[in-house]
Amino acid sequence: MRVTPEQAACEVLEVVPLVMRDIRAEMRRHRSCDLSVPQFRTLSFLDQHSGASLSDVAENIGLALPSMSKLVDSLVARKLVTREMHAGDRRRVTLALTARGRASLESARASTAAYLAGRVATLPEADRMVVVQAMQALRPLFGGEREMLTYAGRDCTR
Amino acid sequence: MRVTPEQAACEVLEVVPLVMRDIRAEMRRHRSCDLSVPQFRTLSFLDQHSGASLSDVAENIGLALPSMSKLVDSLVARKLVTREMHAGDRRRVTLALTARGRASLESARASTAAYLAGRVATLPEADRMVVVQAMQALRPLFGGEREMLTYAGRDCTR
DNA sequence: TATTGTTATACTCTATAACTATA
DNA sequence: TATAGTTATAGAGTATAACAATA
Repeated sequence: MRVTPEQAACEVLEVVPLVMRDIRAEMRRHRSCDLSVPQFRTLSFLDQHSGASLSDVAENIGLALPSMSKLVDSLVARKLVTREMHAGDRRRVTLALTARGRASLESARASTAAYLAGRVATLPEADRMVVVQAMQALRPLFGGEREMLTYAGRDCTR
Repeated sequence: MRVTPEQAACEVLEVVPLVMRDIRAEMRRHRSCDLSVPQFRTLSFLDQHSGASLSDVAENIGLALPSMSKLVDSLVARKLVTREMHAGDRRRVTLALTARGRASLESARASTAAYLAGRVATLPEADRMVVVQAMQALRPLFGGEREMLTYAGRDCTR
């Protein structure tokens, strides 16, 4: 069977939003940690890149600067992230997780992954294998290079 | 190689948001058709289920009724969708695409798919195959069944 | 002047609660 | 009373434009 790029694109365009909505709904359901997907991704990035600037985070999460500024505002207000002046370049901002931020991140990561794992567990192992391969193939195409640095070698099960 | 559900879940949790953000950004870039992802999915659903009620659409897109009501408002205001009283049960609403809605949908579908296809085209064909298989495996896990249950045996085109 | 970030403003997305109209 | 939708309200996500501070 031959698969054209167009066919693959259509499949992705149909299925990815479905999965995404499910992930969001599950995160919302978990009022305890109460993180949106962009918030989660921001914490996750800061976990790997402690001390990053606002621009760094915005670039890697894929938000415009003002959007990221607001998002960080809310994380700072909730004491999940610290925002300090950069020593040396006072235009810059230095962002890092608080202990509480790290705990929220871990909690959200664990519960969302567990939820997804529950879904995925109903698949035969061959299909799970295919899913993993597909994700690894797609990652570098969609901003993954930026995050490849970020996530290479991470143990998700921790 | 053995793939646990947890590993697969972690991959999905990392990669799907990346792909999603890219899809959204591309749709936003196309000011011509100017459809958000939920708007696009709503039009797409109505294309396949002309005459559906608000509840049908909300259930299948995964929105609460008021959210869908507002979303449909905007589509009606833009003359992409018609909203009429259901003959027989006047509480119900009957939704359908206008010619213009169908055109917008096709335009958005084509340009987004073309964009994605461009990305995916850089993959070797074996990887594209894997992507398609993965999407087909994931679809029924994430809301894909709902459509089947809801609409099985019902003639929505009437 | 260029860079970093914030404020102002304006959408869309999304939920819950309260309401209306119909059955 | 139960169902289908809408309105009211609120908060998050997101963008662009205008601004301030620093380099």
